[in-house]
Amino acid sequence: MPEPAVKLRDVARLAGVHPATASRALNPDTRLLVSEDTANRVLAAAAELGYQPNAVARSLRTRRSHTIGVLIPDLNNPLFPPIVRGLEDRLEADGYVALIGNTDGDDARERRVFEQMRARHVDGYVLATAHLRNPLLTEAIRAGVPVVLMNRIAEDNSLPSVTVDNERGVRMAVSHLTSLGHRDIACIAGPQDVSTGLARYRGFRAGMAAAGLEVPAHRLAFASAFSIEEGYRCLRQILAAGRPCTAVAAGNDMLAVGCYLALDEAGLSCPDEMSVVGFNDMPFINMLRPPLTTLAFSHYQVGTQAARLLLERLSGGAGPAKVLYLTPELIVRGSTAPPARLPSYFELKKSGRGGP
Amino acid sequence: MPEPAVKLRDVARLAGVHPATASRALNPDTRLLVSEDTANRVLAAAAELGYQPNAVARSLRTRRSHTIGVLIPDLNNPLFPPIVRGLEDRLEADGYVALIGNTDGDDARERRVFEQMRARHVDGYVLATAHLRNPLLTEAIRAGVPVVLMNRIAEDNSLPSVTVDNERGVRMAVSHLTSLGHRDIACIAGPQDVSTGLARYRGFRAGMAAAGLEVPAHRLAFASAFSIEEGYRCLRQILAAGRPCTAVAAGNDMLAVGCYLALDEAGLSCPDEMSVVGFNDMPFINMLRPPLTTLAFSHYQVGTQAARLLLERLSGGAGPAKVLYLTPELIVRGSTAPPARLPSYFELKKSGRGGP
DNA sequence: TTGTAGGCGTTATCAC
DNA sequence: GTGATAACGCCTACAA
Repeated sequence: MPEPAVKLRDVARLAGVHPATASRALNPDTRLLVSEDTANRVLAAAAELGYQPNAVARSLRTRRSHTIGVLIPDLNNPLFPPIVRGLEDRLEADGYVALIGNTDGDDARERRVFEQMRARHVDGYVLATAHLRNPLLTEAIRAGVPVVLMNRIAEDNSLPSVTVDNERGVRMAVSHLTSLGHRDIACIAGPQDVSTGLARYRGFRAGMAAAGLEVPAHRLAFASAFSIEEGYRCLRQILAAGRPCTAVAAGNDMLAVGCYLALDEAGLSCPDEMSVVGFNDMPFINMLRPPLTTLAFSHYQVGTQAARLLLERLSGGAGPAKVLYLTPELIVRGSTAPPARLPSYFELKKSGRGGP
Repeated sequence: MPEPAVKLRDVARLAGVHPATASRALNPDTRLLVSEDTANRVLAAAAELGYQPNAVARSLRTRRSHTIGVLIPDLNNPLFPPIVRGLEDRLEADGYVALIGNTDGDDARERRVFEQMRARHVDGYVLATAHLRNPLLTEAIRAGVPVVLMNRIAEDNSLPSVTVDNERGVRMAVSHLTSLGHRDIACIAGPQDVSTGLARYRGFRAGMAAAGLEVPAHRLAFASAFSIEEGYRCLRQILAAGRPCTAVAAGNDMLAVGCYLALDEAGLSCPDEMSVVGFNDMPFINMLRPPLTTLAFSHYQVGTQAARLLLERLSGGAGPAKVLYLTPELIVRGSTAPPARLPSYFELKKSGRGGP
């Protein structure tokens, strides 16, 4: 036998006032419209009855759902849980809740989830999935719903966004490798239609150029997704070219993990025969053998800052879109070392003595 | 300039019918009340205008929010993302969305999140946090809101639940270890106030008893949480007792990872000097060195089944609570091996020749 | 088969 | 400062 919920009416009756007055007393913004005495009576009555405002009715009236739609590629990517936690924790502080939608990188699914959220009248969106050109963006904006980008930026910086300084991060990675003595450095770049993939690739080229090093095509591979499988495929491809390299900069940690698999398969040891550097400092990546050298930043903070930017918009903040860049930090672990003096895998292979 | 949303009224006008008729035509359950011809006209009009029913208004009227509250300890625990994905995917198929709340094992926070969800009129709860005795349970039930337990069971099996067969799993683990030749097996048990921790500990005792082995107190430690830190602390404690053991069964993979750290610190190699077995087969646990032997089950399926159980209740299904046990599968990887013939760490230590 | 009317619980806009 | 009233968008007896 479910207990009947207590409503505003009941509180008002107990306090001996009209529901409208009770509403005013209960709402922080309008409390000053009501005499302190009445306000206290109402508050007391509400407390006594354990009154909880009906958020649904309130939403219908105020046209604000206090709900945010969050689109991410896949919660299973360890990068996202901490980001989502940051987002939720910050939103909660302002009475908002997040609706999480996974798109699996599938446009159709993304659209479905987006519509689903629109039907639920979310007050804003946080998108971690945006391709550089994404119809959803223009659509949301046309509907007057605030949008913040996370881990992504818009081509023209027209949207509030939070991201790590990807370009700078990869330059740091390259500089780390060159200072160890590496000159033949391969690159596994992420998808070039998302800003992260693009910026990191640009950082790689810039870092190499600054060191006066070439980037021959056979040391370059483009992953079609930030996945372990693609990392594996790409490094295999580079190894198959049969030209020597002593280090590889991966577009993110998942790709780097794929590199580990390819190296295992090829019988190459990391870091002795091949250094690997990733990006993101994903949870648990420090537990691998060898622990991965990578670029760290506060994932949690990406979430909290994105929430902050959105809340700013929701409370009427206008003005040009802010684009926040977090500073990456190079975490040197066991996957990078000076290049071996020994004849490299590739030379052994040429002389027919080794390799798979 | 936000576009005005299109409402039922607009669809009705375009189709030349009354809003009530349009409502009936649009709602699958009532479509048969309307002539096929009108229904088609309405559907066409809705499509043309891109009509999306206002979920908020609908909720207020029908008193169903099509929203489910999901309480988990922490999304950062890699066990949960796949479970949550399963849950969300299954719920989505029936038009429900999940509100995820992290409790961080904190009762006050759990209550806050729970109330927050109640205010939003969630239609049901899925709890992965429930302690054996939890006031929230009785409260939700009294309010007439369906509850399903996930990865947990109620003391008296009074609530629908989905869980892996924990006891059986640990018995399998122990049997694996004994068949390798281990006899001196330590146990790091999880918290005993959650069903998971309790059932696995029971499984351990049952497995040992079946093998005719003793469980001396110095080979037993109770973790206060399923965390890496606690796993580390507990194995240190067991090692400090200075009595030989050749294998350890950890209450879950996080605890097992903590064991890895303690072993590293003690200069003990796994599996040569100490076998370790976990529970859960968490994502990425197979990438550790050595890859962890553990008990696997489909996390995703825990989510989908919990969703199924809840949806059953929501659509009026009554009857006794179903308790679903998934079958665990032992995944033998590199962290377990026969006990070394060599003098063990402990003996070396006693004779003063080794150890940290 | 379709139209009418009322209400879900709250808040905004009037009066007083 | 407080009360009355209407409306948010939809659904559903009930009437026709």
